[in-house]
Amino acid sequence: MTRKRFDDMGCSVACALNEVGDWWSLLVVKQAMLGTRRFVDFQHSLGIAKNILCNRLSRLVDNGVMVRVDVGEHGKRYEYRLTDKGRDLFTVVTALRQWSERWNGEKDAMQLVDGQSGEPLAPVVVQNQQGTVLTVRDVRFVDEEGTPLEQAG
Amino acid sequence: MTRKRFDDMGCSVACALNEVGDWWSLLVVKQAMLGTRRFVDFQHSLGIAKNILCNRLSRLVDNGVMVRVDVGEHGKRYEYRLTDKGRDLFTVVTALRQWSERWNGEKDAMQLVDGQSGEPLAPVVVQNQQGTVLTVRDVRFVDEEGTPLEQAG
DNA sequence: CAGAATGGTTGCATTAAGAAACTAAATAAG
DNA sequence: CTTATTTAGTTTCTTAATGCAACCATTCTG
Repeated sequence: MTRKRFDDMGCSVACALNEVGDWWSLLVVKQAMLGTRRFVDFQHSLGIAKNILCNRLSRLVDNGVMVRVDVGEHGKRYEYRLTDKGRDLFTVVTALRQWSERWNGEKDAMQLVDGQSGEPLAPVVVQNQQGTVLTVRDVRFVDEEGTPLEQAG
Repeated sequence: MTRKRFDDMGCSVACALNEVGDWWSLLVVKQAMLGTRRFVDFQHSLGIAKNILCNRLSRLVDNGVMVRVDVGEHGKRYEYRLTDKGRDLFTVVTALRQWSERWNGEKDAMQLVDGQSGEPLAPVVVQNQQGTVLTVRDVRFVDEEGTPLEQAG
């Protein structure tokens, strides 16, 4: 009676959620994007229990989202760093952050700005090849032959 | 010893995950974007237990992501539909889908295309106001006064 | 009226999460 | 060299979440 597996549902979204779909994983990734690298720093900044953090970091490493680097420095022996795959979650985390700010208000003292200009970022959007912004009503879901499925509501 | 609450951490991402950060919620939303509206259809297409589906739908309705509509038709009495807030998760779901396809390969028989042209969508990206694509290394995290925090790795 | 479909609820077993205590290795202080 | 401290865990115990199956009340279908 183990938890349902999402990686064999024939769905990319389910497959993604199988890796980072729990309560903590994306928060760990977000914190890593803020620059956090060490175990204790994740623990204190997130307020996560040590055994859970341990488990989440192991899973993220197993899934190639983070790497565990041995640094023989001071009392800190390991660092957890994002891989390219992990850094590529920036879009997901940013979309999630903006969604929350739009619908739940600004709960965050922190703001994300362009490193060059210092200006706020543009909203993350779905676009077609020409750069036109698309909503869920503007897209079709088709199978490999191009046959359309039912439409969104 | 209840589950940690994420809505009072002073973090927008945590706040978002408090609403849709469990294993099932985003999959229900994704399925709704595919056109699924009825309880049994969610149940069969996702392979989710009825009590869990019941709980997730209630939570999504409570959080304003979906609405429960009474339709006195055939044996189907209710429909669950996305609200504007729910439809706005399209960006998140699409980013997650594309991330999974990039790093885990195409596990999905289904494809997302522009409803007009039938072409595949552009990758979801983070941009600045001018439309320049930004990675996590190109942004800064600042507090309300504009003071920068540590940088990402 | 009988049976099926819909949208649930309840009970039980298993797994995950959270808090606190404990451990082991490396470092720092004295 | 010895002791304390920091780091990165593991273990134990309690509570919450998940999954399965059975059950239930309406509403349709035959």
